[in-house]
Formats: sequence, C-alpha cells, structure tokens
Amino acid sequence: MVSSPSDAAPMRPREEARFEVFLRERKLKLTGERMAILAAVFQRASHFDAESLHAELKGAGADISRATVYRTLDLLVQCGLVRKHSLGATHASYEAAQDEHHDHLVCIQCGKVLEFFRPDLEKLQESICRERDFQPFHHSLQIFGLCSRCKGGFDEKEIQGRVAQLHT
Amino acid sequence: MVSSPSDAAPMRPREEARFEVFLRERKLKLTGERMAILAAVFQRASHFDAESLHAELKGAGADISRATVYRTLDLLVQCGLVRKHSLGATHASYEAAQDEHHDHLVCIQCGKVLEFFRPDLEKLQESICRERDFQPFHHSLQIFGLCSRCKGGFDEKEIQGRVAQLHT
DNA sequence: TTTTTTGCAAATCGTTTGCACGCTG
DNA sequence: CAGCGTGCAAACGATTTGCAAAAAA
Repeated sequence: MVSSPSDAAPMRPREEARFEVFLRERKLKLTGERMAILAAVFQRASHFDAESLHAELKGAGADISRATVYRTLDLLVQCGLVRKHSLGATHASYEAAQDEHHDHLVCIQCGKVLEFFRPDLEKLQESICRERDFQPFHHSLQIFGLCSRCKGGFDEKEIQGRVAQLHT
Repeated sequence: MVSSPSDAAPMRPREEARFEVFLRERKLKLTGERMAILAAVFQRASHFDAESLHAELKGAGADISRATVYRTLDLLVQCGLVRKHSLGATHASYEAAQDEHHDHLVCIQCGKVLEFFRPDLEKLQESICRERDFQPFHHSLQIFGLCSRCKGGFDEKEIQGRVAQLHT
C-alpha cells in the first residue's frame, strides 16, 4: 500500500465518503492505492489520461502500477465520481465529475477542450428518444474544429484529412 | 490485383467516378483492389467494421489483405464516400455515405443502430459554436440506451456498469 | 483467516508499418 | 520504367489479464 488510509487528512471528504459507500456495498476493499488515486483525480484541473495520472502518482512518490490505475479509474467511473470520454483520441480521457454533465468542443489544432451545457439541446435529445421509443442512458456529443485562437490559415483539404483520422 | 478494372460493369458509376477523380487529383493509382473495396462497401446495408468487410471480400474470392482494406477505407473516408464512427465500441464502424449526415441511437443490448437527423439540433450546435467563436468541421453524437425491443427488465446498476465500459 | 487487491509481465486486439515484389500510368 | 500499391509479418499502443505475493476485513 501507499500510506495508511487514516494518516492523511481527507482532501475531499464528500467524494471519499461516496467512494467508501460504493466499495462497501459491493464488498470491495478500501485500500491506500484507491484513495490515493481518488485524491489525485480530484486535484487535477480537467481532462487527463490514465498514463499521465500514473506518471503523476509515480512522481509524487506513490508507487502504484498502471494496472491499478486503470482498475481504479474503472471503479470510479462506475461509482459516478469520474467520467470517461474519447474526445477523438486513441486513448480515453477522464475527468472528475465535479460539476454536472456537459458536452465538448475539441480543437483539433491545439487540443483545447471547451465544455458546454445547453438544456435545450438535452431536451431535444430526449424528444428524439421518445419519438423512437428509445430509452437513453448516456450520450456523447463532441464537436471537432478550431478554437478562436487556432482558426484561420488552414487548408480545407488538410483539415478533412485530419478529421478523417479522428476516433469518432 | 483482383480483376481488371475494366472487365466488370460499374455498379456505382457515380461513386466510382468520384473516387477516380479523387485518386487522380493526388496522383494515386486506380487499382482492382481499390475498386473491389468500393463496390463491396456500397453493397453493404449499413454499419460494418473492417474485419467483416475483409471477411466478405475473402468469401467473394477477392484475395485482398487486411492492410489494403484499412488503407483503402481510409482513402474513402478522406474522399468523403465513407464515414467512420466509433459507436461506443473498441473498433471503428464504417458506413457508405449514401444519404446525408445523421447521428445515431445505439442499443447497448442488441447493438442495433438507429439513425436520425434533426435540423434543429444541427442549428443549435452551430449556434453554440458561434457563441464560443469555434469553427466546427465535424461532430459526433451518439445516444446509448435500449431500443424498444430491448427495454424493460434491466437493473439500473447493471446498465451503469455497461455504460461505463463504452468507448465514448 | 478468508477474501480481495496488487504488481508484474505477458497477452490482447484493432490497427499501422517496413519491406521486397508486383502493377499502373 | 518510374512510381505507387500490395501482401506479409512484425510492430504498435492502449488496455486487460493470469498469477503469486501482500493487504484488508
């Protein structure tokens, strides 16, 4: 283990409590590794991938294997504390579920991710599902393009080629 | 090569012509393999993956390697004749671009994919981009859930777990 | 003590690539 | 005949897994 679960002041009491309940409900164990990963996730600004989280933990002295990082992120997603997205890349992006659900504008030039939430858009989706007698559980909307800083000076053909490579 | 490009009546003259122009423009070559793949793609009902397309070609007597299938699908995507999606799976799905753009409802139980197009939803996205000074080139919207046939009798917790595994 | 978790390294799996040979233009 | 394209098999890269040792309940 990384450190005794009781020796550090909890940085995110609410999230820790929620994770503990989740674990107990499924007879899973509360380990130092799991708590260290939870803490690291909520310290992060926004989107990150498993690899960089693993690197950060290693840098911070926590010797947690990549396998455990993946396994724990998966638990956190199931628990609802973390969201997992693809954002057009070959690897998954994660984010702490601090605020409510939102969708993404992804800049294909600099990689910046802008978040947005539009109740009318959500309503529209609900109505589409109702029309088709489809029961929705999750949706994923990303808009790929160029952010205000990056737009201009690109060749349409080049952009088409890049968009074609996205994992979308 | 598979067969002389000239010995078969073109099944999709419009698409073939478009692909030929695309190839010529970039000084690429019109080969039997490329034409056979184009034909196979447009014979398909809807969404398919590279593996099953490769299997079908092999079954039809065309001995085309997996590598060539991937390379050609990539060209067709860049040409705009084929669209590539992820639909929550680990592998890419492709579809012939017969009709106009549309989004997808994906049943996480039976895998059925329903297509929909809503101009108001597209407009809404455009307006979001305008507000953020973001220049969109592509978007991807999938709604995951249960289709009319599959809904009912599922445990919320089990569904959450499944959704968490999606490559979204 | 019983059960779950961990780290490690090997395995997976869809996809891509280097290379020598074969075709197209 | 000069480039491209192709097949093959090996390489890739993100993620997952089997297993024996280690920690939590």
